[in-house]
Amino acid sequence: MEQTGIRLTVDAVVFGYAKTEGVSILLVKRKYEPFKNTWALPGGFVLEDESLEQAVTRELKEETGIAVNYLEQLYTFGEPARDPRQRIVSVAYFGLINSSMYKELHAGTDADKAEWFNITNLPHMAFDHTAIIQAATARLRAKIQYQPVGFELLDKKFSFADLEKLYTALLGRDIDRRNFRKKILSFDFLEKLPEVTHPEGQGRPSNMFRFNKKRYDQLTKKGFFFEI
Amino acid sequence: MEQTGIRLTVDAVVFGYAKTEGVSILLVKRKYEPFKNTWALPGGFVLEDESLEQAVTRELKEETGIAVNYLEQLYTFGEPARDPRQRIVSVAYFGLINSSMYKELHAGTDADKAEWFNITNLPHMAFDHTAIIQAATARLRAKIQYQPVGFELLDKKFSFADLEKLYTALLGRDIDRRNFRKKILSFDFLEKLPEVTHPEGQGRPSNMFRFNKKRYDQLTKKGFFFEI
DNA sequence: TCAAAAGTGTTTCACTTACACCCATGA
DNA sequence: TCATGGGTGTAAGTGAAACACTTTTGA
Repeated sequence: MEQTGIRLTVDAVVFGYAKTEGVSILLVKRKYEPFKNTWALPGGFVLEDESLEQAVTRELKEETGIAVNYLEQLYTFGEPARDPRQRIVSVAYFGLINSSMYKELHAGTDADKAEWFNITNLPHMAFDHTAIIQAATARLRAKIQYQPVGFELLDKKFSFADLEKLYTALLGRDIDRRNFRKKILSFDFLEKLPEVTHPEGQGRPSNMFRFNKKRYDQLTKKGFFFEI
Repeated sequence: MEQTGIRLTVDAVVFGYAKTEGVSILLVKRKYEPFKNTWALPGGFVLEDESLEQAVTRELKEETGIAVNYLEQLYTFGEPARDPRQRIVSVAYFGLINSSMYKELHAGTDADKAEWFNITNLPHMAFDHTAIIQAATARLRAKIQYQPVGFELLDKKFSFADLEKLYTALLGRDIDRRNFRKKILSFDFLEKLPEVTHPEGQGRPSNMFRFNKKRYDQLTKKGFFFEI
């Protein structure tokens, strides 16, 4: 009936997005055994006086320098053999950061330790982290269809083209531009920014929009249900 | 950086259903401090060589004598202050048992230790178990709309009236009998049992049906998506 | 024969889907 | 003026919702 050696960790699957590079996940290279020098999810042991969320946030900061702007619990992985040395149970979290922070890491100093990997091109990974990432990716794909999480991945100001590309990348299928715009606008939680357009390369400039979270929260309280 | 005293438990929110009594949750009365003699979710410490699922199953058997026929992980609760004595992180599970097993417990011998409580009439509970139950109830309500979990709560053979009552109870709103039947039958995973009807009290006997899980699994593989 | 519960179809409406051309800009 | 990408409306089809009477049994 006794329990002695189970130790508790948290791991974070943080998604980032850039137009040019698509959807990526933040990984760190392990410095210690087991799996020394193998890529792994950022994470670590939970301290005795901090909450699980605090632990994830702290570890992310320590290991990658990044602060997410969305975080939710994903799943707890606890198979006895998932760590070859000792019994470790890990509470996995699911995080999103917006496009501008994504860029910051790329310009950061820890680039040899933490790196972004496109979700279609992940390295071999430590522990059961491949399975954790699969679970997180499935969650993201599901979530984007019924919660406005996409906006967390974009910059504050974005064009419909940006949004459309993101959804195309996440859903893995094409979207009808007209229907998509019609639907999103009908929700009435996007603000069209006045006269702010955005030339880029070539072509007609696009209107910029902003996600109005307050408006969204009001709507959900009234029973509104977002769905792509 | 050290972690010493965090201990890991599992807790189970098991739902049962009976036509007469509605949706209930299985609780046990605690024998020891803290919260001695207070109602709590069945659960306990995870042993070092067992998986989390095994731990829940074992604890349920030990404390209530019951075996669930559906079990999934719900959420991990880990606020530092959730246990007044020590740091305990608990992985909560969500379980369903069918109507016949529900009756068994009522006829069992452990009735003073384990008991069913209607979800609309729960006692004061130990730890943060009220919050865990809230999360589980929300999950059940959501889940029943896009996964055929309702059948786990009913007997193997059931009538459309049973199914309809269950959904009415879970969703908390009335259902149009014709539309409901039309929709469920259109999924084509219910077997109409030959000539088996079921008089009860008064009124026209009803056809009995059975959930064909194999058929359902086939359909989901083909991309079918259940939705009420 | 009456009360109680089960079984059954059709119409309306809303939402989703499909689809092609013009507009604004930089090169 | 051309190439590039942004912006826009309508028609057809599909699925959801609303709705009331008949059937079968026990009392």
